[in-house]
Amino acid sequence: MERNDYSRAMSVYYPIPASCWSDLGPEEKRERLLRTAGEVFARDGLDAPMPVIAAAAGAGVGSVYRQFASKRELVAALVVERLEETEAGADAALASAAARWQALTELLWTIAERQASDDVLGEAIATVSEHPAVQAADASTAAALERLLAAARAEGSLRPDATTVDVRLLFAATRAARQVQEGAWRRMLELGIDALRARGTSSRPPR
Amino acid sequence: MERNDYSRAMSVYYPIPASCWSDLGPEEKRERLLRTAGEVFARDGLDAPMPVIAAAAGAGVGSVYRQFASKRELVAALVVERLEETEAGADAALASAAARWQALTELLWTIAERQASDDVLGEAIATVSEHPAVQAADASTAAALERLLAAARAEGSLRPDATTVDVRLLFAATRAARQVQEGAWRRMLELGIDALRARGTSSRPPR
DNA sequence: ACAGTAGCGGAACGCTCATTCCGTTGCTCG
DNA sequence: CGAGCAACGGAATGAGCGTTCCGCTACTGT
Repeated sequence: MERNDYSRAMSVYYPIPASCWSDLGPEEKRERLLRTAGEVFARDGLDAPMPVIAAAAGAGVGSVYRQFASKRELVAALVVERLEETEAGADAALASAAARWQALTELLWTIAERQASDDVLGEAIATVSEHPAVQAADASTAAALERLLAAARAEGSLRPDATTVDVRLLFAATRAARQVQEGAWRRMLELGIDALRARGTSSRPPR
Repeated sequence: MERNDYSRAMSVYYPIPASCWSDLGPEEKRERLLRTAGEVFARDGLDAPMPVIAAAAGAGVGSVYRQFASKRELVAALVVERLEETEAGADAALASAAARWQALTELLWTIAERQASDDVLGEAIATVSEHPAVQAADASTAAALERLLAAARAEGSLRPDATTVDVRLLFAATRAARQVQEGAWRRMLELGIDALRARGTSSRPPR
């Protein structure tokens, strides 16, 4: 009966922004948009319509498009932000006093935990992987991870043939685990970390 | 300049069905549709428009809807088919003369290989997981897998706490691996099988 | 106080589907 | 041979969504 406005999607409760959109500075607008978009995407998936995101941020679509040229740009910005957080985490882990292996596993748990509650990277990263800014952030993040891995390898705690690709695989896997069962990402991560730990044997494809 | 027909999507080459659609029996129609849909989905993703699937099968949309009430039903039928193949594979593995562990790993490699080249289950299963027929097939498949796992456990080659959920996780993981890197599913599977092998230690979440 | 303007929000546009509908085709039976 | 019917295929319909556009608001500077 309801006509095609976004009332259904909007009917779910979103904390209404306290301050009026137009009272914000340019940087604040961008940040609010990014944060809100992250929440909406996490809740409704990447398909969430722009008008819903705009409304959740207390703005009109026009205002959103004044900050981001397209939905794709918005998603890319979000992805870059998350990648940078990951990179910062990797740097911090490397700088920490703890054993490399422990710093590494703690980082993995932290990131996976965050992914589990607020996953944008999941579908998003595939959508915008061509985007220059994303590729740059991605490369930079990989480099930071590699430094951490190298340290753990040197320590002898990491499986010698482990690479940053394995870490990405692990994140992809924990993400995918959500489709199998709520909370299964924990088990997945346990198994994955287990597999990354230094040890003698390695399975090979049969034949 | 081309107007909005499906010419772009259809321009990619699809082997044109040799026999005329109307010459087929009802069962053949269904099978052809299922097979074609699988190919198209594998190539273009689950978003492939119904008219494209219809054309690839050498039929009109109307004829497709005469076999499957909706796209959802078509996808569900496809998923059920794949699940049944998996189940058959598990049964065969259990019946084989080989050691349980080897039969299990070979099954895993076989299924993952197939997934890699022709993945429908990936996004599809999430879309139709509510579908009764899918749930039934899914439960049945899980049971068959569990029988195989039990045998491997009894043999002592499987990590004692491994369950069918772990196997699903592994499939979800190899599927997700594709997003990380072409061919990375092999590495993922190696790591996963490694993690499932019987052994003493197990990692725990820190703190 | 007032013309000028930067920024706002959301209606309207154009496009892509899933799904429906119906004129057409070709076979069957009387 | 012709009416009746089952199945066909693809045009037409309806809905959702990204993006654009424009009338309106609320300041700014003179």
